[in-house]
Amino acid sequence: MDDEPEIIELVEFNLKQAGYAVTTAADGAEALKKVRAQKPDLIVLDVMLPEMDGFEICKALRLDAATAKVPIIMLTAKAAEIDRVLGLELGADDYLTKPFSPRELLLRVKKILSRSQSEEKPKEQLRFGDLLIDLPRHIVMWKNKPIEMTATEFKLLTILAQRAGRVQSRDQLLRDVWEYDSLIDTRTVDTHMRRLREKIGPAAKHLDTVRGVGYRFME
Amino acid sequence: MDDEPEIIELVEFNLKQAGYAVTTAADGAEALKKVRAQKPDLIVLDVMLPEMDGFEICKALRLDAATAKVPIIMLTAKAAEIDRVLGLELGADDYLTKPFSPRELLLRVKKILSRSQSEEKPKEQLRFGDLLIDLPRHIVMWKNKPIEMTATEFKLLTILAQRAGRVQSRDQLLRDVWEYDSLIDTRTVDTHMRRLREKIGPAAKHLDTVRGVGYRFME
DNA sequence: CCATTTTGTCACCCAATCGTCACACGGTTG
DNA sequence: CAACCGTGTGACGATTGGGTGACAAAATGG
Repeated sequence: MDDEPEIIELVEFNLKQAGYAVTTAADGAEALKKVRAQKPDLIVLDVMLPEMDGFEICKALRLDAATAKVPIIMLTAKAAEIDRVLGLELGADDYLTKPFSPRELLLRVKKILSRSQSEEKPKEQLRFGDLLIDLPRHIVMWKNKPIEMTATEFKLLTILAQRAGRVQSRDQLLRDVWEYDSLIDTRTVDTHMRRLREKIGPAAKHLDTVRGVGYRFME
Repeated sequence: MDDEPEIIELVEFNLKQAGYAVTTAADGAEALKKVRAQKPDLIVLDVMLPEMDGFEICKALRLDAATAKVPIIMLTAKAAEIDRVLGLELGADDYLTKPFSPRELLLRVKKILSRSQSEEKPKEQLRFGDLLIDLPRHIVMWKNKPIEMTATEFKLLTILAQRAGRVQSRDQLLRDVWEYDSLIDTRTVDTHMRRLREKIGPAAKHLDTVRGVGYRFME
């Protein structure tokens, strides 16, 4: 969101080139509305805007619990503003002074995004309806009843469940479950899938075979 | 403590705003002195300092028993230094790369402090049915009858019981019970598990073997 | 210094688990 | 419809992982 069309376009073009989904807004009111509606991963905000300026918007975003945690990169003209921008009052996450290079913009964006992503820890439990997979306990439950299975079966199920919805080829499964560039026959995967299906009984409905491609865990 | 007045002020201002009591130091020697005198809950330490650099200070703090356990957040300019900072050699608790936003700083501070506070003092007694493990007395009881066991067995049992439910691999157990990156054969764990099981008799039902993974204490 | 306890390693054994194969089955293709 | 391909299935031999007993080194304690 920005008041100068050129800058807005510059930012939009470069971020899209880099593979990010971008939405733009022409003024503060529109920006606030769109942020609330779309919950973006990151906001690039120019200080200079018609009506409400960037500072106002920033404050408003921080006050609303729904948007308080969305990272903000401020575009500012004056180095003198930096302290205020990054300070508590505004609480932006980073800033760029104009003029800035696209490379710089991308660097900041990347850094911020990787930062907030790396803070999520991998889940310890996976739940799909009546099926519960507890990784640290190494236990699988169906309707609160434990299901016995071997270490390999457990790992196979875990890998599939962690990538629920996505098909995994036999080769991928061999790499990820068996872990070495396996000398193992891909048909071995079939056998383990069979044993897994037998053991988890009714929960086997989650385990799809995708003919000619591989296997998939469906929620 | 920091060499750039702006950064020092930025950190100080924001932490005070957030309600923390802050003391600053201009160089390494002053920092060390103040830390020893005031025993702070947390240290924010810049790598770039006059005289002694942040790495030196960090090491010095870790070596002194009085300050070894104070959490440290390092401010560093280079991502390349991160490994070293967080690694064994220095043992910082977290880091921030410049430029960072105050919001980010506060997040880290909050996280570290809540960690060390909520780190409820490890329980002095663990009870599972008829089994009682008394840490400070170094005694294990089964139905109020003491069970003799060696130091290693006691520690093994303790570690497993403190993580009841969670599977511990042999390697983990070696690290946590034997404490050094052990030159010890992982099968040694088996032998100690056997001896432990023999001694605690009926309570051995708590000690599960998870084939291909490790051992687990079940409640 | 010696006796005793504790500890780490090893070799052996058995059952659980694994990888492979041959065959069966069902859908697809020509 | 027949040949083919990919997957399910049952069986089997090979491998592995962990329990166990024995033993020697190391630590402890008098």
